[in-house]
Amino acid sequence: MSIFAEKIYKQLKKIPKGRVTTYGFLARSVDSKAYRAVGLVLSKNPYAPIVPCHRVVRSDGMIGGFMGKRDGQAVMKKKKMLEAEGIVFEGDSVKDFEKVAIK
DNA sequence: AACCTAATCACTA
DNA sequence: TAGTGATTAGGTT
Repeated sequence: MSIFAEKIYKQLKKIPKGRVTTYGFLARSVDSKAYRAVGLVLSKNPYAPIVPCHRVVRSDGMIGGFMGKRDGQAVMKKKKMLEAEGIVFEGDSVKDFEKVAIK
């Protein structure tokens, strides 16, 4: 862990229910262009329940999941969770992404 | 201690 | 519109 990750989590915890953010935003928010690092850190997610890593999506609004390949199951679950929070999905992307996304 | 991998984003042709 | 490069952190060997 590092300050980088801590900031990410801090920012992530600030995300209200029914709202999402992007890896890019988090990365820019803390450092500059550690986009990957954000996802990396989230994947480890030491703050399991407090850090809603499912509220983090790609800059396009797509869920993302894993790079290139889609794990599928985990992503789908996240999708469900998001939907439960009021976020509407359109396929693998967030509907009204620009409205719910914090950027 | 070093190397390899990984949830992305942005820029250029 | 498509393709490639850049950058950081974490885990493993």
